[in-house]
Amino acid sequence: MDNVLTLVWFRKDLRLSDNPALAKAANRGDILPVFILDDVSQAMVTGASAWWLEQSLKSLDDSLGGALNVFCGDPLVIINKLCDCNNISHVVWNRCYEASEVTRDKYIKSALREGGKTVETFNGRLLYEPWQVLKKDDTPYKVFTPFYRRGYQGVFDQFPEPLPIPKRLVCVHKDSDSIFIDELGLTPKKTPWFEKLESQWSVSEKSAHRSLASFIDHKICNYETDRDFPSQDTGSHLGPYLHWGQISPLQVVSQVRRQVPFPRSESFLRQLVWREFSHYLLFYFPRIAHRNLKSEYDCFPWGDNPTDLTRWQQGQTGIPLVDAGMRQLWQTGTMHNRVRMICASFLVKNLLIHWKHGADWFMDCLLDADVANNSAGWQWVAGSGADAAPFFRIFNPVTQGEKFDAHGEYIRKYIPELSALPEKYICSPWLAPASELAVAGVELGVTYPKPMVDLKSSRQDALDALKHMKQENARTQQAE
DNA sequence: TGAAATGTTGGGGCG
DNA sequence: ACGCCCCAACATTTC
Repeated sequence: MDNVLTLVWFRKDLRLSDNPALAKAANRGDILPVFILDDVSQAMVTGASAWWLEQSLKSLDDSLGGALNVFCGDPLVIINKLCDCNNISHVVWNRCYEASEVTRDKYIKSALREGGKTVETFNGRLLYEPWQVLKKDDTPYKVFTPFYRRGYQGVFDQFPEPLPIPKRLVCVHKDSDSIFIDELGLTPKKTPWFEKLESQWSVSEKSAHRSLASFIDHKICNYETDRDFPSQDTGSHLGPYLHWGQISPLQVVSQVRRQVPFPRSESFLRQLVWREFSHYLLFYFPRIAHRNLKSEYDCFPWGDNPTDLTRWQQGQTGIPLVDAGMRQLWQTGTMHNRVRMICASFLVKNLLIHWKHGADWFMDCLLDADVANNSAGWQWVAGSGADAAPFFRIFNPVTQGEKFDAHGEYIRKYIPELSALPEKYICSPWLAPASELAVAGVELGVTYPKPMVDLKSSRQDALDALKHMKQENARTQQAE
């Protein structure tokens, strides 16, 4: 067999197994593995996510025997130079789907081809690519359920088997211009925050598979019923691994269907399809990252009160369940899914702050920060998305706490200053008699804030704002 | 993948 | 036994 050197451009597919681009290259001969931090990717890695990326790169570099070439700059210039210096005519990568990535990749692909290179790109990130799932009239789905039925429900056993790690994987010597991963400046300072993350997460392809295995062994069977209770650790923790591609969705599906009889696995796999749907929406409607998908929400009177925003970010709203969620986010780089909805609802509806501010904060703090999932999630809560929750569904964080954190375990864990309160008042300390507060060592406004808004009246304000928005829209429509 | 307001029903206490 | 009221438990409607 000929041995032809191929350049593999790694992006959000930082793994060796089930990596179609890598498999193709390895099949042709030796490989030159490359990671490039460019303007497009840099704009998308902030905060916690940058820390994860740095760990991912180190782990990938290890798996490649230290051969990963790392650069910072313009990918076209760098790839061209690498091709020239190493006499490479073949470049491969796995596709990304965010608008700026698509634009960049299209440009680079055509430029490389004009320069006489062969470029091949693959799907290593989604079960189906966006253009593979369309309605009968060839337009994209905007509603989850029909999307789910069309391509996924009941046919999880029809996806192909994921690719193994290439049997022969030989990297050429490292390019002399390659910099060290640390030099990318992803985590400029060794802060206590990063150290905290380090103690909680192991970032590698192996760890991703360990997480999946443990989830399948212990949690997936009761996922549907348990997943709503934030005090229990019922999640798969696969979010950040999926984002950076330490594991592929195809590998998840394959492993799940091998070990879990179908009806039991449905509710989890459905979540994986929400991830697909988010990527799909972002591909067809790139504006969801920044603007309301439903334009009638453009005149919703959302504000950006910086003081309120800060209190929300810091978990000092005085509403225990919201504060617990926001503190979990800050301390762990993740937040329980139901609590995400509750915290988001509180910001957008009770505080009337634009979802974009919440989305930005989540992008900064979440280890699984992902533009597709994040913007789809926020627009879902805000009511402005494609298949969104109606705006008038306003979560009551007290009721939600009583339903899903009945003993207050989750709240106590993240708000130690309330931990001695009896469960009757843990979700609403402002209703506790002074004597109970005193016994628990709580002084409202001192040891823990008073609620920054009244839940009942702020809810009414939100509904009034919605009414206002509808009137505005009716008026402009009439004017047209 | 809500919550509150409003409507309906039915059991039990009571005169 | 009967009507009446109260109210909890659901059900329906509305935002």
